[in-house]
Amino acid sequence: MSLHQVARACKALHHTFVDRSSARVTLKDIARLAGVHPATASRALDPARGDMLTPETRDRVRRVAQEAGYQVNSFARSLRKNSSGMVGVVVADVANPFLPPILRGIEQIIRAEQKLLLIAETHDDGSTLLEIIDHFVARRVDAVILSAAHLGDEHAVASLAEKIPVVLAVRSVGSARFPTITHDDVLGGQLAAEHLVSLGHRDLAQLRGPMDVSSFRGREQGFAAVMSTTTALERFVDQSATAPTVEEGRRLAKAILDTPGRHPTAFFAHNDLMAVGALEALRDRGLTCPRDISIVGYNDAPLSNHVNPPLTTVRLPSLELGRRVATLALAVIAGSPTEPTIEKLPPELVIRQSTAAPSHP
Amino acid sequence: MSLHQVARACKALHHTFVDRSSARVTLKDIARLAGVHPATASRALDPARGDMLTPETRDRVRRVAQEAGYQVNSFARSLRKNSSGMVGVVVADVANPFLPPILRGIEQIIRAEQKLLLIAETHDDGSTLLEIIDHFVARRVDAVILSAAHLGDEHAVASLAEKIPVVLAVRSVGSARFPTITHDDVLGGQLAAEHLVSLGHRDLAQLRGPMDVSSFRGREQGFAAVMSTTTALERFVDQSATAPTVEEGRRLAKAILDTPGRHPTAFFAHNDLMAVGALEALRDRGLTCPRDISIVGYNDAPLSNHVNPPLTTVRLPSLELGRRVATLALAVIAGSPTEPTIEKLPPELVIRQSTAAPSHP
DNA sequence: TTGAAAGCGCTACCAG
DNA sequence: CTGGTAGCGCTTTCAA
Repeated sequence: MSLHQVARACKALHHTFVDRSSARVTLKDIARLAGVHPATASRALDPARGDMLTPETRDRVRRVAQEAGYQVNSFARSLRKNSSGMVGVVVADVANPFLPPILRGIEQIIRAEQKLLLIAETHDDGSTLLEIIDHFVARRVDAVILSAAHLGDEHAVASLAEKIPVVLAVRSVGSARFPTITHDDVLGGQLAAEHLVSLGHRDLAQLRGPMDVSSFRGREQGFAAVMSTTTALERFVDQSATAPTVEEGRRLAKAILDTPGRHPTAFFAHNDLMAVGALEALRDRGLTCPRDISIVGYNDAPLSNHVNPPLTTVRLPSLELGRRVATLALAVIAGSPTEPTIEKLPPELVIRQSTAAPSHP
Repeated sequence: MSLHQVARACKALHHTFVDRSSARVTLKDIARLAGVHPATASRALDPARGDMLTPETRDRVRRVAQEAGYQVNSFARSLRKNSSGMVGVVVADVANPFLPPILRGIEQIIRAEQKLLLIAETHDDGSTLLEIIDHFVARRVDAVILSAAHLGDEHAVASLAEKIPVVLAVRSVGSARFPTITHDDVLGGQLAAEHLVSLGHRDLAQLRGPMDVSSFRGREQGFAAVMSTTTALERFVDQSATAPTVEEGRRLAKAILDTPGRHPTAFFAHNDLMAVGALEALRDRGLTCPRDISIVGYNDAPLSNHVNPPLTTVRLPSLELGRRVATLALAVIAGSPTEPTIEKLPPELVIRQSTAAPSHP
């Protein structure tokens, strides 16, 4: 096979090769085609200022632009207006099943405003967060929705907030210095505790998520608050999960079950994945849920009603949270007076089959 | 309370109010501070061209920039370079549990290149796809990774590909006109069928996902291909799911179970959520899995090993797919010869407890 | 109502 | 190796 033939074969293979170097249609082109000045064309194409023109001119320009397939060059526009039309969202972990409804809520609102979403993931790593913030600042996003804050991040957030409007979602930084919308995790923890106590449990333990995250901290406190007002006893557990995963839930539960003496009759896992891990730990020891130990999860994750047994859990209004936080972000962008307050959305207890009265009271 | 007092109260409330209007440091500022021409400063700050300068000048500029907290204005840079440094990802549905590993894989590669990810969701709606494409084109993303294609979208993709490099992920458009990386769904369907047949099943049915999506179509064909080479019989089912959800799986399974006569002894659900729906349908009729009916799922979704019974399923190398597809996108951006081929990643059968030999052979 | 001109901040090119 | 110059495509004064 000659070189020539090879070349031909290659070319045939690449029959979809396209030349993308063709210059695109610019505003000037449209102006020329419509016989007006670029400035006029610009006005005609801006819905907000289209009525400064003769309807006639305006429509002509628009028609021409339409036919020519004109699209603004967003770089030029952004450079001029110094605003990108993008909203940055920072999450800890896309794989966390409680995120999608939040993202969807945010997206619904943001897209309705013709803005675009820039999503980045920190993996709960502080230096990654800093990097992402840098990127967002460099790209001049109109606002940042931050749902990956840790309790120590106040300083980083403050320095970001100097440059870009910031709204905190899901997790607060502790103080109420920034506009924040979270779930009411203290209430969530209370709900879980009250449910278990009213079932008759007197010896309970928490499987705690990372304690440097406000949402887990809130759950812990709500739960503990109820404990302290009843005759029930919360087991002292000195560990908490490094990440809210199945593995960590299993590890924590195992540690408790390995402790000599009677084990608690109920667990409050700080999320459903950890609850599932606890379920595994029980099974490993031949224990049954809820007969031997009751378990309450958190989040009402997608398949939590299909695990064995279906999980009693705390359901969060995440879609609503996403919508509100996006709306708030838009308000902040628009420069409306932003009171730096924390708004808390109430969760709801969903009782299924992983909780029951203790069998050895 | 006087107006004045109100104003003061308000001000106190807004103590975190910040003035973000302060002009930012520009390249010109840095140049002046370092006593060089802006063009020189530009070179000094570009790692690729930094060695055109005296190390001395370069370092001085860099130090000044560092101290002044200089950040390039990405609009200006993009306008000049006509490239945004962003990669757009189009997905059907962020909530789909098989997506996170793919997104993570993509992100790993893309972030290593200092590019940013723009993520948008179609909800499997054609006009939304068009809108998103428009946005991406307007924003001049460097490339688009499209994992939400339908079998009819060839035209839309082609017109996008004229303007921006496109890489197809997960779902092909049918033909191999574009560089594409998918899972090998035909093989996946085969694996499921062979497993069931070797267990002794002779009367099987598929719970099909949307048939205008290549990945479901592939599963169907792989499964059917095995059926036709054995004595096993595939039930004719004229419906397929409108979306691969628990509800649709339940509906489809119910329709089959409602058909008079003996029911099949095994289902192949086109994904795990549908398999869980089928599980519900069985339970509704007092049937047990796998005793009465075996079920194979698809995807190995997060909690599928924790449902009751744990699901036999097909596991996909999604992280790897994400990484490859991102690498491919980068190659296409770099203008490397892109053979428009389909690459298929092999899945793996995971046998758990939702499948067993039929009890009434 | 429309046109002219300026400039957003950066980089590519050409001279020196 | 460095400086000057021009211009990316758009919007926004200001004048007419």
